[in-house]
Order: sequence, then structure tokens, then C-alpha cells
Amino acid sequence: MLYIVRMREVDLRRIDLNLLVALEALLDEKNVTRAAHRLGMSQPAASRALGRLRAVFSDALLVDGPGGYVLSSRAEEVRPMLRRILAGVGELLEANSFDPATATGRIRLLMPDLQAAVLAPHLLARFAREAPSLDLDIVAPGMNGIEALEHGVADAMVALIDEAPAGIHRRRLYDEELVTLMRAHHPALAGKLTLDRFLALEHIVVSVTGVGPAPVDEVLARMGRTRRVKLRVPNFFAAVEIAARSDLIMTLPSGLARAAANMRRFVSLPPPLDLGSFTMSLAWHARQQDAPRHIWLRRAIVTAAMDMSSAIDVGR
Amino acid sequence: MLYIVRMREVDLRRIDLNLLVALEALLDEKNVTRAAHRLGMSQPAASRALGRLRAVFSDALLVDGPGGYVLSSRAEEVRPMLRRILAGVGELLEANSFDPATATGRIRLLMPDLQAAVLAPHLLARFAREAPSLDLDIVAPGMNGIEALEHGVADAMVALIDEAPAGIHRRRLYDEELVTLMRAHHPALAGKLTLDRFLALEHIVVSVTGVGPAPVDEVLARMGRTRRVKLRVPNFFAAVEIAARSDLIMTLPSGLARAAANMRRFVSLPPPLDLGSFTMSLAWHARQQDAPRHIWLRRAIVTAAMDMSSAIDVGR
DNA sequence: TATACAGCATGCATTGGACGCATGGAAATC
DNA sequence: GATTTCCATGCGTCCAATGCATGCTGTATA
Repeated sequence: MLYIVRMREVDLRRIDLNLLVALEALLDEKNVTRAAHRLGMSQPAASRALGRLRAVFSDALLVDGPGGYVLSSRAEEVRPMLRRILAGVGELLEANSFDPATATGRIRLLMPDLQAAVLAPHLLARFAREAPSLDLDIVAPGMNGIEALEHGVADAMVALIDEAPAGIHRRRLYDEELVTLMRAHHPALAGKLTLDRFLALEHIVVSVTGVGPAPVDEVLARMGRTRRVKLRVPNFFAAVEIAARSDLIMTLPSGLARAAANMRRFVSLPPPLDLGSFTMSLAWHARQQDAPRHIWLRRAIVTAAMDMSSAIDVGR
Repeated sequence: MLYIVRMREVDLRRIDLNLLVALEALLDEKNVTRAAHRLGMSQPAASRALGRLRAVFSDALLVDGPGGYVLSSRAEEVRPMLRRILAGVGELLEANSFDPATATGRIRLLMPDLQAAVLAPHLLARFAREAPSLDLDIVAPGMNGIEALEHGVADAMVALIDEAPAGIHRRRLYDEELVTLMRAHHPALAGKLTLDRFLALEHIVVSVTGVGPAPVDEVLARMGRTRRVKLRVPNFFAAVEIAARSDLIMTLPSGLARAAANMRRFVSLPPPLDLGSFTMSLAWHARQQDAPRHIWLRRAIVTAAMDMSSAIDVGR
């Protein structure tokens, strides 16, 4: 039968490991008074520490010799090991730092299509500027975004998150609405855009990954209605060029729609059905809360979202 | 640009190194109450130790997850380093001599299933005779036996070792072949045991841990062939009893097979496929080369292997 | 839904052991 | 012999870690 108690642990619980720091000073200095000074304690305290070390090691460690103390054989034997151990402890306790400028590796970020289309350029720009050797992998979250965070498959997720489950942290990034976009002289602008007229028109859907239904179609499905998706393209700019030269219309996040509207070739209208408004948030696992690499990532994403908003606002 | 300032001596005087022992228990157990018990202290004391460790590391170390605490990224990073450090401290403090008769603690030895089945009884007998208070934990090596040695997770390993990497010492123990065993009046003995007839028969596999494929199946897989493993049992003697009363056959290390053949209820045959021959070696980390405890262990294992060979030879 | 249980964190009182001051003995130097 | 340096020890103080007690939170079960 297995017993969990291990010899090493039993011993170490009874040993004052802080004595090892004193031991190093004593063996280096070969003089209790100087070692005390180096340790920032009084000479009697250092003397007693030596006494305790002598008990622990069952060895004198420092013995009288010409000109004062010299190291015992055991002390000579122990000294290099002691150095290595304390060096190891130093590394263990070393400030946990992260330098984006030199960091390598890959960040895996979950984000829906349309949000990626508008936020990714800003995030990539920030990566290029601050973390040139850090790679970014943006993936549609699918059904299991939270699980991906929990299993460490993904580093963070940008999504509509109503409630973060236990162990998942969340921060609001920006609010989002859907708007309908059509070319400036579209025939449908001659009258009010009713739902029936909206559904009679032909639509472009922008889908970077081609995965999952567009939010509009989800709402329409709940109403028992459908629209004609004439075209589905992975590239926002392709969609813009096609819509500018046709009667196809697009329903997009307001941020993205505003970027297109700035081109003066488009008119932006509220959709003729309540698609609601939603908050895009950043989610990550609690495990990574204090990791410097992750702190930098979160700041980069938050800043990219702000860059995105201000870039659009300035252009208006 | 970040600079890592390493003022180890200044830092370590202010750090309670005794916390490192608590840290190991907490990270192993992922449960404050159990860690407390293991450390021989109350749960509140362990909780406060965790609090102090969180301050020292500026990291939560243990975070809420499904089913309780999980390790933070920082904790995962720190854990192997911590193990090495505490192992080093253990060695530092170890008595310059080792008396097996009074020694306590646990030896962790990596060894594959079938080798364990035949060597372990001899080793345990030696432990009972010479080191009655020293416990032995035999574990299947898995993929990372060498790493386990390097990280101090295991004390030694018995395995097929082609080349020992830097820092790992090796010593030959014994040579091993696989043979096929079947009951004395098995119908298959009426003719020559061809590979096809071998594969048509039903097989017992002895697997102490139930981990990993049997060597026969690995060779067969490379040939694009499979056999019918009718039964997989963890206990060699159960296998013997079943095989003695059925048409199931076993392919085992020759040492083990010979022990069963001595029972006169079995016939031992060469397998109808070249399973090769291999040398079992003992491997250990250079760090432990001169440690008296480890010297004794190595001698015990080598002697147990010789006991194993001579016990089988005498019985023939 | 209510109850029971497990686990973690914190308030409070206690105390053991490390600390510094003071001192004296031993050894070395002048 | 006097002086200085170093080490070890007596004594009193104090503080940080400890355990008991407790309450909150989350999970499982009836």
C-alpha cells in the first residue's frame, strides 16, 4: 500500500531552511562577526545560528585554524551544493518579468468573425510595434470558448459574455450595435426601409471563417422569417466593393459599418428589426490573472479596442 | 527594456525559506486542508502560509477551478524548480553516512511492468531484510523516465536504455528475451507454432499498471499484424492460474516465463516472430552518484537482479 | 428547496524561539 | 602586562507563527 509521507518532507519540515542563508555567509566569511554584519544581525545571533547549523549538520563546519576559523571537510563538501541551492532559490523567487520586445511564441485568441475584422488590424499593428516576434492566432470561438480557456487551449477570448463562470475573469471592451449599410444611391432609399422591403432585398454576409450563422439570421429565425443571402464573403473590403457597385446590402457591427460609411459611398440605416445591442468583453482564465505575459496581452487587446474606437471617431 | 536585478543575498535574508516546504505540499495536494495534514499543521496555518507565499510570489499560485484549486501558470512554472531545490536541500542535509537498518522514507523506482513483476519480489525481500523502514514505490516510467530522473521525481530507473544522456549514469543489470508460454497439454503443441497459429490463439497480457502497450503488440503493429488479447491482468500469478486452465497463452520476459515453467504446468517456446533481445539497465542522475543512500539503493537493485537470476537458475 | 458537508480564510489569544544587549573567556598582538 | 579581536553564553524582550473558533461559499444530496 502506498504511503504519501516521504522522508524528505518529514526532514525539511523540522529544519529551519533560513539557516542556509546564514551558512553561506559564515562559510564565505569564515568569521562570525563579519558574517553577522553581512546578514544584518548581531554577532551573538550569528554565533547562535552557527550553533544551530552545527547541530543540524552534526559537524563543526568552522574550526579553529591559523588566523581564525577554517572550513571543516564537511563544510568544504557542502559549500558548492549550498551555492547551487541558494542560486536556485534566487531564480525561483526572481521577479516574474515579461519583455514583449524579445518575447517569442504564439498567442491564441478567440474572437467572432466580424469583431475580428475590425479589431484585428489594430491588434496586429500593436503586436508589430511592441512584440514583433510574438505570433497571433485568431480563431472563431465556436461553442466551446469557455472550455478552451479552462483547458488552456486559448489564451483569451473576445465575445459577448453574459456571465463569466467560476474561474473565468471578464472585462468589458466596447458596445456594439448592428446597422444596415447600402450604397449611396440605392433604390431602396426612395422610401422607408420596412422589414418586408429589407427581406426582399439581397444581402451580403461578411464571414472571415465561414463558420456559424450571422446574428441577423439568428434573430430572423426566431421570428420565423428569412432573408436572401446572395453572397457570403470572407473579406470586408471585397464586400464593400461589391455593395458599392450593386443593390446588395449589408448588416454589420456599427464600428465596421461606420468605417465603410466614411468612404461616402454608403448610407447607414438602423435595421428594420430589433437586433438589440451588445457588449463585447474580454475573457480569460483566472490562472493567468497575474502572469506578466498575459497582463501585457490583456492590455494590448484593451488598447487595440480603444484604438479601434478612436480611429473610427476621428474619421467621422 | 527590462533588467533582471538579482540581489540574491539581500532578498533571501528577508524571505522565509521554510515556506518552500509548504509550497510543495500545497502544489502537490491542490487542497489547503490536505496540505496542512501533510505538513503536520492546522488548516488555518496552512492557509496563512499560502497567503504569505502569494505575497512572496505576487501570484495566486492556486486558483479556483472545477473540483477545487488548480495551479496558476506561475505555479506550474515554478513547481519543477521547487522540486529540484528541495531535493538538493535534502541531499545537503543527508547524513554523510547511510544506515539502511534505521533509514526511513520512500524510494521511487521507475520500472516497466513485466520487469517489475519478476524483479520486485527480490528487491522487496532485500528491503525487508536490510531496510525495513524504507518504503519502495515502483512506477511505470512512461515516456519521460529520463526527465523524471533529471527532475528528481524518481530515484532510479530500470529500463532498456540505449544511450544515457549527459548527467545520467547507467549500469547493465541483465539481458532479457521474450518467450511464449502455454499450458503443458495445449492443443497448439501438436504442431509447430507459426506466426499465423500464434495470432489465431487468444493471449493473456500481464500488466501491473495497465499502462502502455505490450512489447509484442508494438512489434506486431510494425508488421501490420495484431493478436487477440483476450485478457489483461495486473497479477502474474492470476495469469498463471488462468493460463494453466485454459488455452490462453502468454508471451513474457524469459525470467518470468522460466519461473512459471518451473511449475511444470507450462511449456516455454520461442515466439514465432523476432522480438529481439534486450539489456535491462539501471539509470540514475549524476547528482546522486556519491549520496550514500543512493549507493546503497544501487547496490540493492544490482543484488536483487543477481538474486533473481540465481533463484531461477537454481530452480531449473 | 433545504440541509449537510467540505474547504478556505480570518479574528483572537497564546507562546516558543530568535533576537540584541551585556558580558566574560580565549587567543593574538604589541 | 595591556589591549584588541573574536566567539560563546546569560538574560530579558518581543513578535510572528500557531491553533482554536468561527463564518462564508460552493457543492452534493434528499
